[in-house]
Amino acid sequence: MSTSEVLASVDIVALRMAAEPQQLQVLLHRRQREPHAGQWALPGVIVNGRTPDISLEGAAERALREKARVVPCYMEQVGTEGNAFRDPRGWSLSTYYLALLGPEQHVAGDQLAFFDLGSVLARKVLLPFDHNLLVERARERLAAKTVYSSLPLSLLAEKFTVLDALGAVQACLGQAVNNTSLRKRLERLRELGWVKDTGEKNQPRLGRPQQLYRYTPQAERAFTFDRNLLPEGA
Amino acid sequence: MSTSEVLASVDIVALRMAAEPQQLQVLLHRRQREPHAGQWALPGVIVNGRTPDISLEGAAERALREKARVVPCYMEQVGTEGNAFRDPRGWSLSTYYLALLGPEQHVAGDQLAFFDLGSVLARKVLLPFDHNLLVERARERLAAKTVYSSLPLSLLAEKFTVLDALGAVQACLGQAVNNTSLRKRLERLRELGWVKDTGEKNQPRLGRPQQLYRYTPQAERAFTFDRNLLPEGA
DNA sequence: AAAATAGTGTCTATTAGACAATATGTC
DNA sequence: GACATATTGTCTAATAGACACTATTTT
Repeated sequence: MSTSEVLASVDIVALRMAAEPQQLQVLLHRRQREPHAGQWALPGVIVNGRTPDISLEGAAERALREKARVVPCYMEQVGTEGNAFRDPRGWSLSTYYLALLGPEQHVAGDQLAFFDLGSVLARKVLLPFDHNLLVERARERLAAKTVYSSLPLSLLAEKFTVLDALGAVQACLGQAVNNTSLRKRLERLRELGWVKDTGEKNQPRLGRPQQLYRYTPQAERAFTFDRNLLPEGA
Repeated sequence: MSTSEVLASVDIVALRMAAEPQQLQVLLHRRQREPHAGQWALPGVIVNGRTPDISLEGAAERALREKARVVPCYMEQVGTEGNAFRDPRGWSLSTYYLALLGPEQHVAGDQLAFFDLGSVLARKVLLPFDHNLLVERARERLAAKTVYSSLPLSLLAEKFTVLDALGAVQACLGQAVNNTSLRKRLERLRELGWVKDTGEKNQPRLGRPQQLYRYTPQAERAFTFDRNLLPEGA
């Protein structure tokens, strides 16, 4: 019987940096169908033999394209949550992805919106199914990689300042980060060609102008440093 | 129609240390049913509404228990591979787990056996479906965590020597590791209570006796060091 | 000139890694 | 005693982090 089959879906935790204050936001979509129609939830699609996807990865890209019309700078699979009770329809699986968007990504219509990530993590915004959990797991993955990689730079605009980078790292980590340490990492990335100095400057309202950098990844995955930020109590 | 539904399964990449030489082995199971009946493959189970599992995690434990009758020291989900062509029956998903076994784990019968991991990775042993790929991914996960965590110690017997630990780390990494560095890590773990000195000694055929240690994890996950082994060309 | 902000230089602490020195056993 | 192996100690290199100092702009 078809009711004893599993329901498989792909859901996307797409994050963007808000400018002021520098905090992360998660992209949510208002559900069109039951269950939980009308509620804000992670954008996602069902995968089965009838859908046009040839792979999970493809389905994840389709979910972002069709539901949100945004293009991610980075995407990775975080995991799969599956059990008998997360969906009222029965046994279901959700393979969920972390996607990072540039800050200039816009969304159109009233069916799509960015929500403050902190509010979702604090359960001030309640999502259907186990989507709050999926968001939490994606954020954990991002924070884990932030301490040893260049991943947060994927959240930045094409041209960014050191403070932009610091803000992104801190938002991903949910914790303050040493300014000197971050500058040294950027310096290191510059030597390796992962970051380039645009030569241009940004003039803040007051004070010395800021140099503008560009992130130019040299590989599919982010650069891996061999030491972590924040060993523990910093 | 049921043919347009997805087929969901859980597969386990269970690894064990072989004693002589110190290399990793992967647990394989001879398939009972079509497709690929009779071939050696990863132990796994189908998940759907008819199976007794309440969650994916539960299904993974059942797979190890029913198919292999072994109890892992550690298990984590690595990811999910899903597409239209990995299984001849149609669109299918496999959520796969990395499991670490103690070296004393035995398997009974001729339907279960440990195979040299290197041979599977080198495709000298060809597995059905995309199981060679799953093994490769699980090994990548293990190697990645080995450079910054205490995870490989889960592969050791209850009492182990420094050289046992070194062998495990090298097997997980597929690369030689500095003896001094590993000793210092063990020393650090000892200070933190993650490793205890049993007081007993092991007398090799010749030379000074070796101290025997015990691994006593203080948390669900392995201990995380804040620097990596082998920054690159060591 | 004063204030504000950006960026640089210097010093310390930690730890991976190289290597020498010492300890403890067998033959 | 010779030899083999384990363990300890010493030194170097790299880098996170703390903090002082210098540079460049606006008012």
